[in-house]
Amino acid sequence: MNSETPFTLLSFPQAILHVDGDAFFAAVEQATHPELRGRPVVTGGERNIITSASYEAKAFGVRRGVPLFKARRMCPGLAVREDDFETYGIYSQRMFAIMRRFTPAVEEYSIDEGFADLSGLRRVFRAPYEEIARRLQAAIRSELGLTVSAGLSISKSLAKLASKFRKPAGFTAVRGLHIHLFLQRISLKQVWGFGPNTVHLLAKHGLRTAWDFAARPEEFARRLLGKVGLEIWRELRGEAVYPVNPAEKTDYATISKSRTFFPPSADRDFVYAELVRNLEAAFAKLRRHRLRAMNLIVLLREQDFSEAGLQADLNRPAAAAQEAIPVARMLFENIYREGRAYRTTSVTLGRISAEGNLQPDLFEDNVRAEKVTRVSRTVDTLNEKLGKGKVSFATSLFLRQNTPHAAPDRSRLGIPRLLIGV
DNA sequence: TCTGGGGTCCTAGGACCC
DNA sequence: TCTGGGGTCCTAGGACCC
Repeated sequence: MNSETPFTLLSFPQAILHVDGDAFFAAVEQATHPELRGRPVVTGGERNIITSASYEAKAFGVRRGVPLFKARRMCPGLAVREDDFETYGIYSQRMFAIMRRFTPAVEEYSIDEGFADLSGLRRVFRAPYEEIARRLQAAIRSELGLTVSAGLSISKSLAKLASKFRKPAGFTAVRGLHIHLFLQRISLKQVWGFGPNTVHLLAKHGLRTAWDFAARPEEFARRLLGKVGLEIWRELRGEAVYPVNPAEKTDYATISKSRTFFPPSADRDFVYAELVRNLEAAFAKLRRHRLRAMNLIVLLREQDFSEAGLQADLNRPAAAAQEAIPVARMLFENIYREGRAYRTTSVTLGRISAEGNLQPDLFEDNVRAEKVTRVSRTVDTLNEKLGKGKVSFATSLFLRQNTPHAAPDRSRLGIPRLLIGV
């Protein structure tokens, strides 16, 4: 490949489809509540943050990031729904099931986005790739009652840009020969993997569009942006560097829990209690997935957003917060600075492995660890029955008895949050 | 997006070894 | 004890994504 005639003459040497839910959370609310159809709807509202806005609401300028009270002013008659991640997850699974009827090569990229590798299916469906993609898109609309936008091209990066090109309910196909025409209309900040820092750096070199970047020599991409930059450069030029990965995601490299409280606090006991609360929540999630962790990172963020963290290994793979408490305490004491006001604590569990069997009870410590884990499981069961966070350590119980700050409502512990860019 | 929560991957540099 | 060169492993931190 050189930059004069860079592209394959085949229209689709491989065919990768990207499917992207339109205002997914709000659309699910409209699909499950007929009275909301055609009306402006937002989801979220916790801490005044909007997580998703329907296209009817977007018409009024309401979108993610707009404070709720402002949104209500901008858009009279706005319907506000609390996030219902369970239902969104069910619709997500239905969407992927429909995609899998066309090919097993489906990657669940996030709750509302996925890739499908359609390569080689023209003969099976006796139809061009564009037609197969449109059928898939239509099946989702008619069976789920919500729309997705779709992009078809020859690499994942191009397919993702294509699906965003026309929204909602749009379809865009980018053939190899048309890549340069397409990328000339795409700004750098839209490119998957280019964040503000990279865009800024490239702008200093006079680059503005995705094509400006893709048309530079390979060496330019590699020198300036390293491995990832080179991969993106290739993807944009139509080389499928990233494969569609249908492996289902069950494993975690890390599990973390963090929470921001308001107002910021310089109360040592309060901040520590917040930390323990996160520790409990992180281990509960770990147990839910039948995993153990051997590494712990503690991070504190101050009022001015500066942060400090430390990490340490545990003696053995642990599934119970009790086993990690002494280490957490030690890390906390090394980070915490008297007189500083903190706004967030965060716990990350790492070096995660499957639960499996520990070495049979050769060591007294293992016996104790197993007992502690059993106790935690009992607590999990109780919390399932009584509601999240009803049973917890005395340390974090402090949060409920002695609340120096007006705790926000969702301090009712461990309410899962998930935000999706729209 | 004046800043919420949960993730992944890459890289530079230090420690340690031969 | 100093000097060279090269390899591996680990860690902290940056950047990005939804």
